[in-house]
Amino acid sequence: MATESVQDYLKAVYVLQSYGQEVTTSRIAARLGVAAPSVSAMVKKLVADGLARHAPYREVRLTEEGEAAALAVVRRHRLVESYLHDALGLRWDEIHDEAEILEHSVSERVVDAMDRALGHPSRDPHGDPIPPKRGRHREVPDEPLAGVPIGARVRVERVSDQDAAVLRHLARLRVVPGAEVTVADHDPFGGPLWVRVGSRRPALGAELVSAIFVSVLDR
Amino acid sequence: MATESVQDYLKAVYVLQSYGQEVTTSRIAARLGVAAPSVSAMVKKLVADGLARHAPYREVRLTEEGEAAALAVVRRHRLVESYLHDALGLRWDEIHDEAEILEHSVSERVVDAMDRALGHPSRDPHGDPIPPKRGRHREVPDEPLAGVPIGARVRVERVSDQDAAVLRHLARLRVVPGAEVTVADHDPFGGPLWVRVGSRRPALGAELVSAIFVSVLDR
DNA sequence: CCACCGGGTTAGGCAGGACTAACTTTCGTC
DNA sequence: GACGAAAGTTAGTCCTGCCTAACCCGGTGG
Repeated sequence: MATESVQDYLKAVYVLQSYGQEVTTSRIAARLGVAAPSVSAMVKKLVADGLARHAPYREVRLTEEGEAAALAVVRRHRLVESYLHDALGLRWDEIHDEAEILEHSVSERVVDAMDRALGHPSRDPHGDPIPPKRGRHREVPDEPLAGVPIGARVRVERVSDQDAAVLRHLARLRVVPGAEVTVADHDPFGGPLWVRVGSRRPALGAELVSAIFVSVLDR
Repeated sequence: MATESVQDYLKAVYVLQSYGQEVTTSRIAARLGVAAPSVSAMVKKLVADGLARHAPYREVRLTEEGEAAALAVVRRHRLVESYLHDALGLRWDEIHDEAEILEHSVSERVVDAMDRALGHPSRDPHGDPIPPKRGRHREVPDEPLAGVPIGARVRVERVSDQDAAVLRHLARLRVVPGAEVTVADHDPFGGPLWVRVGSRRPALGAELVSAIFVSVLDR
């Protein structure tokens, strides 16, 4: 099977492209915390192995095979996160980093056992959908909270798991997947977004807002 | 922390020395499936890092620090095995290979959660004792089945987890940790050892016998 | 006491994956 | 349409951990 590094790159490309972003060398580098030339070299390797397509100075795209491999990694990641949270009781801000490592070590046998133990969950604790073992995977239809007009009522669908401190803060504010939130106001010049969650009325800074993806219920 | 490779070598040295064997380059090499010069190089590194002591052409010994690191790996390995078996329902011949990989990936947090979930087990499914998180670790007092005199009644304490096929076979024969077995006879010239287990009277070939460690109840 | 054999070690290489420094392409701006 | 900054790539190193080939100890047998 692919090395851990290859799996990391495939997953990074997949996730970036699923956010609808142009997948560039520098974005991959930023996400993985490596230098840009490392990415150039690895992309060359992915292309040689039939996992990606790439014209120099252009964006990177996965082949069918590359996407399948990436989805397998994503499935392991999200199932492991779910298992650590639901079965082993880890906090939701702890599980991403653990899963980042375990996703490379758990065998299909173990992942399947976790999947069974959890009753085949369809979303992980951050709201990200878990790719099925077989069959087509669909990311959930959602949009950035930042783009929602004032006054709209939304449901939190997903929260980015990239930053543990952000997750801890959002959990305290009860802004978690499934929560219903009303956008009350948006201060100008990079000021906070005011929302209503139950009886609370927290202010969300730009960093928090950009981590939240919602579906609009009512505007 | 130490690399995976370093952990593998530490564990190999620890296990060999706990079997009371002289820990030589070639034995380490055989256990890890690497060439002898790779071991020479790594031993040099372990010595430089204060994890082992070694005079050229002599045996390898762990320092206090090396042994502590080895025990941490062994603890992870045996707890993961226990968890995979008892909580996730994997068969006892499957868990060793899985744990061999996962022992390098599970964090202390995850291991502690598994330990808690299992109620702090003291032995893994093969009968090997699980080193405590703190405090002195003792291997169980046992002896090779091969050395037991005919007529003795013994309890199976541990079964080597190195060979999955051996484990499958022993499980079928009900020769598992905790089982009480009477040594009935031993055919000469490498012939089988005949034992009684409950109402069965299986013959154990040399490869099976060498995997079994027992305590003598009565001779 | 010396030769030999097997195991241990040194030397030299290679692959994977990262880095920095230096060069090239692209693209927006004037 | 030329220029310069930002982004991407190439070139050259390094580190880890493995390998094979060749050399060297050290204990046993004659």
